[in-house]
Amino acid sequence: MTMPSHPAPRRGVERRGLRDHVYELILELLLSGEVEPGARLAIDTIARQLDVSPTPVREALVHLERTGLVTREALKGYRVAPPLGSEELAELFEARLVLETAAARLATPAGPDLVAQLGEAQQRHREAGERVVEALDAGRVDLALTTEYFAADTDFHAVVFRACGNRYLVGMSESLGAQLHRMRQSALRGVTDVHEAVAEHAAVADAFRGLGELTPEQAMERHIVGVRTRSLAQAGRG
Amino acid sequence: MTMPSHPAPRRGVERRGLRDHVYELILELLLSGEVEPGARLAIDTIARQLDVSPTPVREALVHLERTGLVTREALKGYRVAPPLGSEELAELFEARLVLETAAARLATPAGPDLVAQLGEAQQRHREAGERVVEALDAGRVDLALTTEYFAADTDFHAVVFRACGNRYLVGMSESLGAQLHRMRQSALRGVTDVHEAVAEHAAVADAFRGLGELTPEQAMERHIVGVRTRSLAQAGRG
DNA sequence: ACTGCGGCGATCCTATAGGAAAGTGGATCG
DNA sequence: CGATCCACTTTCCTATAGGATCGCCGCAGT
Repeated sequence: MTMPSHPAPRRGVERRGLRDHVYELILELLLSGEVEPGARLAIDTIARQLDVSPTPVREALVHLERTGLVTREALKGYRVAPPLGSEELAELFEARLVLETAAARLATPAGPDLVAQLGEAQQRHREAGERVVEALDAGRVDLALTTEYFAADTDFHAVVFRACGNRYLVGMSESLGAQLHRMRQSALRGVTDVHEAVAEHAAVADAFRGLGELTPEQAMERHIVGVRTRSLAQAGRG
Repeated sequence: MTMPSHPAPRRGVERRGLRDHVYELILELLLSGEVEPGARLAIDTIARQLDVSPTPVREALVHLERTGLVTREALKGYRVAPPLGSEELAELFEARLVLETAAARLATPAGPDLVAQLGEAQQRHREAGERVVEALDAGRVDLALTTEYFAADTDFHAVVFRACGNRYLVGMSESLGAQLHRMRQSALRGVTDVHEAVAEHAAVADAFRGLGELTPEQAMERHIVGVRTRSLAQAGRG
């Protein structure tokens, strides 16, 4: 039953840092929402599916364990993390409020680069939002468009974080970003606050340009609070 | 040269969750400062030293990689993370200021439990500080006392974080804690601000009790700013 | 009929072996 | 004498095999 004949010509992945590649694949699998929370993540199974040995899979899972996307029970294996409860949701928004306002405050005053990048990110977010609304008016919920919209939103906030010049805050933001993405999976049936979100992003961008009466921190605070309010309201209706 | 006769009676560790045990051992090794930054962390060398196979060592290193305590270069191996530069130091204090003030704000108003725990933590910190000063006056720098003092300080802040009721902020604090510990290793030659730190902790505790004119957030802000100022001044003198 | 228990399958966990890439030293040629 | 090339060593990286553990199903006993 030993078949050592195969020299394993690496057909699944092309010989470029296996562990990181496996990590990205599993991460993509998790973020795509194709696996339900609580589902088992068998090491050997994944290894066979990706045509690699269990070792890099194991390392990738260890990596993912620290992100909170998967949970590990000793001698029982890995599982997809359970969905966020109401308490975790509230804490997530609270933490995000702290980080985002701090990043906006530290990125003030904005230089020309930040203004430019913010404008581009805002425009992409607005256009993606228009396409989502357009599809929504046509009666269909396009998953690809929704994903693109969320990505544009994430990019907008990432611009602010990069501009704040603090690598630790950036890291924390990315750490929360995974949880945020997980939350969005739960309420992916449709985006209902495109108009408000786009308007609030515009307010943030304007504040960074020196327009309006609000500081960037205040504008960002209103945005995050608005997102929280609308999300909780939608969750309550669901 | 192969000695497979031994059934490997697990002499180094006693058969209880190898990977986590290895992780704690390496973490302790790193935090103890016995290894210099930039030093190589050879996988099989560590495996032989701990009398385990390379696999759990590898997993522990992956775990540590996400904490920022070790760095990995593809196909080159792991190394102890280089010491924090001045920019990283400034960003670390900035991030800590954000987190600590937010935690203090969220923990306000304080319940009886928080007041009690804070009082105990403050007392331990003060006593540890007194012992450090006492030893310092005697002309010796006791490493154990200094470590205990730092641990008491960390505990004091951990009380506030646990009381803020936000698991994500707690996680971020712990993440920064590793970097903070690393920074303290660099300036471990002596603690010079015991008096100020104890006084500021007392001010924070008093603010949580409703005494004084400052809010807990303001008191915590003054404390962190004070720590930053004194640390940078000491680094400048060094 | 219900509960305790022992075998069985699946999976995780650890160990060992072999192939590949990077660093190092010496030898050779200009 | 210096630079370059080559071979060697070390180490990482991946693959495979074996031991240990957990959950489950059937069975006996009360």
